[in-house]
Amino acid sequence: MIGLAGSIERRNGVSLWRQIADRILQGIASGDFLENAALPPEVMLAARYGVNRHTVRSAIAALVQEGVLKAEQGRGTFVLSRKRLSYPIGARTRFSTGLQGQTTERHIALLSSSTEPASRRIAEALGIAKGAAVIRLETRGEADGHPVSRATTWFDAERFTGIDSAMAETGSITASLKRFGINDYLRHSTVLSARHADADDLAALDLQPGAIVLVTVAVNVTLDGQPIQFAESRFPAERVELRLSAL
Amino acid sequence: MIGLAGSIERRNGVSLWRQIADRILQGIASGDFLENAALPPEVMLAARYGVNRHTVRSAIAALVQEGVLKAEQGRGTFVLSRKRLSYPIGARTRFSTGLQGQTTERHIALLSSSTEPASRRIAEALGIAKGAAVIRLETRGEADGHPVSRATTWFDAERFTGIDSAMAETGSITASLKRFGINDYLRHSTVLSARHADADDLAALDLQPGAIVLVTVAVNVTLDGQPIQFAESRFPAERVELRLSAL
DNA sequence: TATAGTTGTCTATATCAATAGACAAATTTC
DNA sequence: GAAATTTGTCTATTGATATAGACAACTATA
Repeated sequence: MIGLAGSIERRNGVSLWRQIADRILQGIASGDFLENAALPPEVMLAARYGVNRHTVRSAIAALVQEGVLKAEQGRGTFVLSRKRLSYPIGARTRFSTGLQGQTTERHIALLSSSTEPASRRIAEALGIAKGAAVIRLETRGEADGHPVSRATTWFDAERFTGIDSAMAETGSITASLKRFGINDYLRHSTVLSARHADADDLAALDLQPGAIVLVTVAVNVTLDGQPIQFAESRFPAERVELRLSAL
Repeated sequence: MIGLAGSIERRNGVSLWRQIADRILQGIASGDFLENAALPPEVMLAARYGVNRHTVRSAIAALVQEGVLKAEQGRGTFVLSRKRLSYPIGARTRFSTGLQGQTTERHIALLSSSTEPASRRIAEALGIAKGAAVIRLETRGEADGHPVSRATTWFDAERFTGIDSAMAETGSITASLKRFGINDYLRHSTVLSARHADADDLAALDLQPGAIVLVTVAVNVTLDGQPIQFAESRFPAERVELRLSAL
């Protein structure tokens, strides 16, 4: 975003056209290339990045395919408007309230649910015995019809029997938890990382292969500190940034 | 980390061997492949990922080059131990204190410094006039001799004249700010994103091309709310995770 | 010591990625 | 209408990527 653009690296397993496509995306994100304006001509981009014009064309073709750019013969190549959502993370983060003002419609879609024995990691996070039954929800957050998050969530199956159908009905974790007498809860811990999206995320988030996802692993607790929810969420880095607020 | 592994994607600009190398790295991070133990044999990995054995060998060769794996003819390929640092982010995050217990030695190296006019973004963050002089520091955080962060930091040049030499001497932002009468400060805001490392980050962080960096953009303020520092930090996602604490 | 299992090396072939040059087609500007 | 600018298409060449098969070299173990 800030700072000098690096140069292109060769024979590292990532093709030049993909690297240049990423650079153009960066340029758009950083305001280097303005939305709704023309990109510099292909010949100029080729000179700037030190590659052949055809290589630049491959990069542009990929971005046209992704819906980021639009090329018009004789006129130029234009940046379509697409802004990044700023997703707040804090002690009282809620999916729908956090995106107010940035979107007009948002909800969480339940993709699938299942009951399974708790792994060691999940058991520790939820404070239950390893192997105890937990409910796993696979969900997708959507804002204005576009996917903005993909999460896997675990609940203690004993305490939250039926939370899967509650989620399917309400489209909201907060509303579902209310049915179990939980009117307020806090985010206890969050660990953040990033990686390339796997095939599942690619499909669910409508991403192109090679896309990056931000990953948060969080534990939510009741006001008196009882863990109720363990979740791993994936956010497409090209469409979402995480804004850390009071945790 | 959690969830089913996705399948390999073809002709997306990222070579198969690079994708498989990334998958193996993920497998190590998630505990799928244990440290100090043998990886499954090449033929088995090839079957699992649906590619030729030679392609798996290319991926392994790259990871051997990166120091992640060690191959021994006739015996197998072994995972070398290398754990991810967990870097805390919160209101009082300090580089050295945050990593206590995980490392024995850490400091910040000053790579370069310069004075430049403030861009609009930096001016707004620091509460000064656009174009006013700011000091830019390029630094690298090191723990046990390995680079763990790469940051670009801006200070108001008028108020913090000489902070570059202070940084070079002390190797610490906290200690440098003390010389300007600032004994305590808070992290006011943090915005988080992720992207591929650029050439500069690759070199400074000793990464292989295609690596992912976590990016934080933060503003630090004095106790009475005056902004003093604007910083963009990059963390290698393969070696560092960010643990969000009280902000 | 013989055998099975594993990594290392070699040859061969097909496809993808990148460069190079030339010219066509569409748009804007003079 | 002519010229300049820009994207689109075509041919050709080179090197990297991926697959396939065979066999050598080394290790562990029965």
